[in-house]
Amino acid sequence: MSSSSPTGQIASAADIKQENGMESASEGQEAHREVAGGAAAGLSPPAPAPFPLEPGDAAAAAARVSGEEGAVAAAAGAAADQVQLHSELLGRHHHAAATTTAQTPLAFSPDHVACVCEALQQGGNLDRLARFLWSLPQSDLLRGNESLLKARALVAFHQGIYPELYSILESHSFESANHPLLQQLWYKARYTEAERARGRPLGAVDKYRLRRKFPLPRTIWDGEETVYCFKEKSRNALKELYKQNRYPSPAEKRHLAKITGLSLTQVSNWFKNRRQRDRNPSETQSKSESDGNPSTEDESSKGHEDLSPHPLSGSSDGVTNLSLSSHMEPVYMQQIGNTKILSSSGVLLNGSLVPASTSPVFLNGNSFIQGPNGVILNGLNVGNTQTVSLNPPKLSSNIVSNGIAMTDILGSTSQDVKEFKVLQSSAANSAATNSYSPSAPVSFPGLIPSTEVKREGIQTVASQEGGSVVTFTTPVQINQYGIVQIPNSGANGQFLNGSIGFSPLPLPPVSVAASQGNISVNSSTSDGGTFTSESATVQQGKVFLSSLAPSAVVYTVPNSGQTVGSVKQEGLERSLVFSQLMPVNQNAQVNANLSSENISGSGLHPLASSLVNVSPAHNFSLTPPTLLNPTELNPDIADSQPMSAPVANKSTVTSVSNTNYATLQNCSLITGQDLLSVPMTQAALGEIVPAAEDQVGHASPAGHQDFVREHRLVLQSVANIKENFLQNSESKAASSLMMLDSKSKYVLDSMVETVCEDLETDKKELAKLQTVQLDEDMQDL
DNA sequence: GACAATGATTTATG
DNA sequence: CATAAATCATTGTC
Repeated sequence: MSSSSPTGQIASAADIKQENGMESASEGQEAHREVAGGAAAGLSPPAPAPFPLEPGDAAAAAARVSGEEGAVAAAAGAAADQVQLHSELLGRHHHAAATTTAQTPLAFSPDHVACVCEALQQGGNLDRLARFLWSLPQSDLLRGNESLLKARALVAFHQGIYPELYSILESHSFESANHPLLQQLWYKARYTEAERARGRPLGAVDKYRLRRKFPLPRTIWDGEETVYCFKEKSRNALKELYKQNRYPSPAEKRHLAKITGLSLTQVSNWFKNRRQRDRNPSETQSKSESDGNPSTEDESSKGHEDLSPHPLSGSSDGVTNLSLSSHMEPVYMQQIGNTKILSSSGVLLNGSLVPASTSPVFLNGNSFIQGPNGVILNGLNVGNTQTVSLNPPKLSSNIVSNGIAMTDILGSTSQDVKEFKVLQSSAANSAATNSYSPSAPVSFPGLIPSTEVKREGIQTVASQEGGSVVTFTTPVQINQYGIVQIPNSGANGQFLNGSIGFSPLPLPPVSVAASQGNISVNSSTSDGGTFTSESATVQQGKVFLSSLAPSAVVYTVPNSGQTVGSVKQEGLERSLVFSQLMPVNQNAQVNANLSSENISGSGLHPLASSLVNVSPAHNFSLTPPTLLNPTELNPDIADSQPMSAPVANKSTVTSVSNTNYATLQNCSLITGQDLLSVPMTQAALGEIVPAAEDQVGHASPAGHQDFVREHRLVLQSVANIKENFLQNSESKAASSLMMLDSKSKYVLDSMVETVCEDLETDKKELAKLQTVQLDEDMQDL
């Protein structure tokens, strides 16, 4: 499986101009198609012309940036007004201007220059942009200015000075937000050069070969490998679900789209094609399928009677037994809502297929967080009473949970559902030994395949104050669909106080350490279980925790012992399933031991880090785990917005476990208008913020990046944290995730607000820019 | 350039 | 509107 730079999904040249506009071809398929049509649009390198600097340009542009009426008027006025404008601007931004003017005659601060560049780019006025750039002094201050570099690249492309374009693109590592545009420039320049040299238009194959010949420099490419335009991990995610269900429900498709970063259409097309090609092995596709995809090959050659269209969407409490393959381990599938429980040969970790033998921890399609002494699963802190040690190559045993996911226990060799006992645990007995262990692995052992969760020393599973405990002695696996697999778990389990407990069993006769762990699953109170028929069920000896994804969420009112409600989220995807959509940065993993104060002070500065793990350096006395009612988290949502109500904005998940961690997931999806400042007045779990799925789900490189998005992504760079959970190169996980200790909850709150403010500012600025640009355009006309 | 693999599209059907 | 089937277009390999 070779890799390549994202040669696909490159917007056409015609879109380059549009790139600066407002609309975006968000649909991956459109972008994909544009590859074909891209050349047709052609690039007409504009006639480069020496432009005498118009005195008013800079001022006008700056005025546009400033967006103030007076400034606009001044800019529109005569050159004499420039003096006033300059002084006005300088006075307004004296801090920046002061440093600037001290060294150079630069009239504007680098920020201003950047804004002017952006404004001119947005307006598509490359001639004017060229003049503006030409007028700028050779200032060191502007040397590393990305907006300026981008503008220079655009102008170089515009003027057909391709060597300079290449030089610019290769000399500076651009933000991912700028990648799509710059990638187009790169390719289009190559096309144009080749066309000129060849003297005839290029065909699609010619362009493709040029793309391969001139791969994108890493400065404008995140390095994420794609094959046939899809990232491998996305394809793995598709395959994984396909193995389970060839006919995913719309909700599942949306979920998958989010996970993979593909559009819903792409997901549907993929399943469509996959089914078709499975049906018609004669088309030579089955061969490759068998050859190249061992994880799914079996299905292709086996009968699919059992997989005939039987959409599971919306089905409730449906139990389906699937026998996908005579060779395969029988698959037992249970679906409640849209959550399926089954035993499969592999699990999916953040979109990456992981062999079952490694038993990775998978959190409902999303990131998995593991702290030094516990596991956070979709906002739930798990396993505070256990010590987690990392032994990568060994037999794995992973703690799995889905925040509110449903759990099923399966035998590894049969569909037999193991017997469990539902017991009532006494709150008094639930004296958890929650010693926070700072010395525990901080490098997210659970995020690594083949990790081992070892129980060390702690024999008694105790939850604090009614906290639920899941004890298991055998590997537990879970995938993104809320599947919990406990192979070889052939023994009794206990249902403790609304939670699940599996009594310790003789460890498998494996030399590996016992995979026994405790999962403090829920924060039920002493009242007992908090499961409802929808959120959790105990059926036929099977224990189901609450269903999580993608349709239902259960909130538990602390100390009430009752489930507040299961919330259907059909159509909204406001589940606790969140996926990383757009890898923004490298796969670096940063573990920072910071105090809350540090976090607060720095405002989560580790922009380049993929993951920020803030672990407290002290012990915590755990308070009872608590799941917050949406009302408690955000009365507005709970009161005025039924969870099922369509809300068009972005999803932000803030999960705060009461115990030690607060997790803020998908920070990249935070926007100014939609950002929810979560009052962390108490430990909370799984806050859900309305999501605008369509806007966040498309990370296609060809996705149109308009100015708005650009700004947004700049902000995302602060919060969009990508996590590489898997250490092997093949399984890369991308996730936006943060971990904070409980003390950071307020920090988190303030941080969110800060981001919100920034975004608000950004939006205002953008609005100004757009407004002024409009005026400018009108004036030009 | 041939050919296979794969994603996307079109058309027909229920 | 979802699906199947046929088909097209691009991507990837040789």
